[in-house]
Amino acid sequence: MSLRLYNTLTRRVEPFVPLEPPRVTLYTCGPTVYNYAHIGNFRTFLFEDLLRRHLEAQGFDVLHIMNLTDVDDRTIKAAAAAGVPLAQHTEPFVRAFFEDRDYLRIRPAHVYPRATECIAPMVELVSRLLERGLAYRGEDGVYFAIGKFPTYGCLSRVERRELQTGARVASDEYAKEDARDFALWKFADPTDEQAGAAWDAPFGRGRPGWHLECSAMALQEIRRFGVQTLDIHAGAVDLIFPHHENEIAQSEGVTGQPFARFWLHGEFLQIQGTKMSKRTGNFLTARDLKEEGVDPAAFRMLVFSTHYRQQLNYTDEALEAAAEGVRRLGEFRDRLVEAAGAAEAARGADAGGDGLPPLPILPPLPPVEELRRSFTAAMEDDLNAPQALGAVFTFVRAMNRELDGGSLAPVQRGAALAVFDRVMAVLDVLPAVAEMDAEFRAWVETHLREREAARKARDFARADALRTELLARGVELEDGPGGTRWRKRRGMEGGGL
RNA sequence: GGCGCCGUAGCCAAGUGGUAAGGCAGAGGUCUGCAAAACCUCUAUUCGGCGGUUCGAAUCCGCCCGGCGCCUCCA
Repeated sequence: MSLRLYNTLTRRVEPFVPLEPPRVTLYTCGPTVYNYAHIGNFRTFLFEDLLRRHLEAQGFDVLHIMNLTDVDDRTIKAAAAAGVPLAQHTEPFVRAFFEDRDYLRIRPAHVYPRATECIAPMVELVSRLLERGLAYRGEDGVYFAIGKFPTYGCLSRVERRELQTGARVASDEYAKEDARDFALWKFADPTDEQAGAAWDAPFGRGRPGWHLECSAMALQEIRRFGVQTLDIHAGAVDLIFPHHENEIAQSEGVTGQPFARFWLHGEFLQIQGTKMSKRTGNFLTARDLKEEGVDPAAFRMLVFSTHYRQQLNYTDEALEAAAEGVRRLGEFRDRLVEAAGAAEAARGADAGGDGLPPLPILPPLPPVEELRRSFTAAMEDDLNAPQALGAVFTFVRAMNRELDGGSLAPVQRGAALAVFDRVMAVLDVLPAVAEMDAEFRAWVETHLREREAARKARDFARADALRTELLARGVELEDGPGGTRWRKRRGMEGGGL
């Protein structure tokens, strides 16, 4: 069994084999930095994060490229309206994007090419297309002539596209030879100049069209390997047409090679059953979640609970359910660590490390072997994360049962922890550690000692009062045979007494 | 009008020809001073509806009902 992925190009699930194993070149369409990215954007980025992590867990050597669109109609308009240079407007949103990415535990791409820093390769691409007769100069820009590119439409399968009757045939398209042609380069207008969004080019001063940057940057980044074909190009479904279709035309028009071998598209996230819309206020940003104290692991869990090719309806109830699952996993791991000996297994240790499981003195536990097998099988089946999660929870219940029985040998517990951590390295859905200062910690310890004394004296009223007081500050207790364990609930302030 | 997706328990959600994973919520129980956590048991004779194909269908086909997306710069 090996990885199989749904390829939009063929509309089939196919075995994934990179061009030159173990290297995988992965290009994912990044954000347009005109505003804060919303949770729909992040659903897509999370799906890509899962893909990346799974590939790496399988031993692939991934080069992950994600572009930043820092020049387009919206960024220019906003910069011009604010009377500031383009870069000054976009920079805060770039920083915000990286912060949100880190908050959601999305692994950074290896490179983040920015459109404004890749003008030269874009100009080069347009020149080549003009030379080949695939592009032409119009009145307001350079256009790609799709009529000259016979395979146009192969990705979206809308060959000989019929324009919707009476719609979208805007009056400003007079400059095109064919209404379906798309802009490669837009000649500079006063607004562009004002925002500093204009560059000289042999075919006329202007700025790149949206689709151009992805082709130029992707080809530029993989040139180091001497190839002109990406292994995987991913994005959300709305990009299939026209964005990715146009990228194919631009790139293959120049290279004559397939632009990408696998095209992966994630479905939309919806809120309250409908598409997010800024107009109706029906949208959320990652920062909104952060401000509400949402554990990033809960959001990841929510996202991975639905297959990436299914629409996901975001609701508060679903997020709470996901948060409960996350809590359960964290609880389980804490138990396992305690049982396995806390020293070498502190939270956050590199879960992908090797050397485990150690000497098989005892036969491997069936649940451990089962998780190893079923998790991988689920993920290899077109990243079936919901099914993989099912395998994880089945493992958790079985292992909790073993832990309750108390008859596990240390080596078995270590093996269980190793496998569990390996799985978590892919999903990364363990609860965030609640932040608290030393003062708070001391306050908790004092109360715990006091409660312990009260319990010894069988003054349960006093003990329960202390427990209530602790709970009010988000501290939950668990009395066990080995003493009282406590845990800080996330999202409740844990300092400044 | 064209292309496409979806409808599985109170909620979320896998499963796409062989007799319904998993999570959340709920009920009862074990453990506990009481809790909490964990575990055990229970909770869809049934997969939007109606037909058809088949030894066998949630899974394939047809029709209908309901929801959603894309169709030029929106992840």
